[in-house]
Amino acid sequence: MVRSIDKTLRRQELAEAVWRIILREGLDAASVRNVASEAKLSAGSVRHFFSSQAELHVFAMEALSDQVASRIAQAATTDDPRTRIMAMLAELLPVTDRSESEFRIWMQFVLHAQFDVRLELVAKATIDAVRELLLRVVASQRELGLISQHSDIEDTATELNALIDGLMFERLAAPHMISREQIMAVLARWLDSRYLGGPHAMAEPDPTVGSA
Amino acid sequence: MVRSIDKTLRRQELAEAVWRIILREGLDAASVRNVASEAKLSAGSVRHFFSSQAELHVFAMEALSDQVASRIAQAATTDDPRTRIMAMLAELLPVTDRSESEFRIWMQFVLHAQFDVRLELVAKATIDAVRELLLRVVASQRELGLISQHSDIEDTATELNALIDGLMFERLAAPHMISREQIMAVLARWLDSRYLGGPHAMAEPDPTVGSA
DNA sequence: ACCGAAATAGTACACCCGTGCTAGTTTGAC
DNA sequence: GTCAAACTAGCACGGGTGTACTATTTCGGT
Repeated sequence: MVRSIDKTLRRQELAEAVWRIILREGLDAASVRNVASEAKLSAGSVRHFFSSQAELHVFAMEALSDQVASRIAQAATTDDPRTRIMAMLAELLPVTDRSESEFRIWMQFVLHAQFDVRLELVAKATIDAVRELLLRVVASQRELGLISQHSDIEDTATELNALIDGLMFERLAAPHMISREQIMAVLARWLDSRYLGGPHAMAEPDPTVGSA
Repeated sequence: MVRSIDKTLRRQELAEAVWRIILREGLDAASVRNVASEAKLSAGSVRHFFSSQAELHVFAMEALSDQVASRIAQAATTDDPRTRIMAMLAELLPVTDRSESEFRIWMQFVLHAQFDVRLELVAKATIDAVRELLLRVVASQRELGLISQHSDIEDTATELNALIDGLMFERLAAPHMISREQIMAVLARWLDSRYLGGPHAMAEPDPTVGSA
């Protein structure tokens, strides 16, 4: 069955059509007819790949979550610990045209998840995954001695998570207030403030803890 | 004209009807007919107080912004500096049933502001006002010696703003992940870490760099 | 070449929408 | 009491919506 390959392909195409419409006009505008038109298909044809509008939206949200996740996994392969953490965190923030679009769409989905149980499930799973990721990042950084041994991992991860979500939200809701460069600067500054020996510890690593 | 008092009263009632619907079903559900029904009025009657749906939504958003602003002004009258700052920041976070509802509604408005120039104006004005408030708070705290003299006011306010927005967003999008108590705890912890000689510096003083 | 399944299009139905309009009702000033 | 203004209700129009349903076209396996 070669056709079944087409099927998943079409579903992906339709998901991307949903994304484009959300980006342009919001999720409310992602009606079956609009999505069909965006994907150059008929409304009846969309129904052939998704048995309901809700299913289409859930699929589009999951596909977006998967896409971001795969990019984080990509960033996690970086060798240098300091570069790696910044690369991973950068994937969690809208600092490029692409990721800014992705998070803009994601925000719409998350907000609608308040009123749709199925979307809520996707949101919860993704948010929990990010939380786990940050916990691992913080724990790993502490093991490397790049973060104080006295700071609680849970608390630190919670604060980092809030900071990241806040930067994302602000960049999307009030782009005039914070630039992409500032986002990374705030993040870097926060990391430095958590390092042993304060901001200068990076430039001149403490020899006693150094290569733990 | 006694009637004009009724007019503003009805407009406020309609705004609150919009709020209740947004809370329950989202902004999309805040149609003229639904709002009229929620306020126990006819759709034609709503048209008498608001010449269009857009005007109704804008008014409801402004009314919400005003309501939160007045509560912050109330909190600003607290005497003790440390109590005052926590009271004011608490008004910027969803830590009570009331404020959680308000921010839930607010978030819907802000997200829709991406596609509506008039809502965008309200959002921008409010967000800028919060930014100014935080700048004044940070500056005031530094004058009192409660925050390090070496930290940049702008940077510190930016980080605090992001932290607050992140905590708000997380509490609304993923209430299972962070409790109201945790929100205040994270905030207090952040403030402490910025204090001269605060708990953070006490727990692990660095003799080489210290409080340079 | 043929057949059947997959894919696509198109139509129809019942519903909700914003808004313009008109008619009726209330109410306060004189 | 009268009257005009404020208020309220209701209808009608054109349009968009989800979805069920029925053709029609496409195309790979045989």
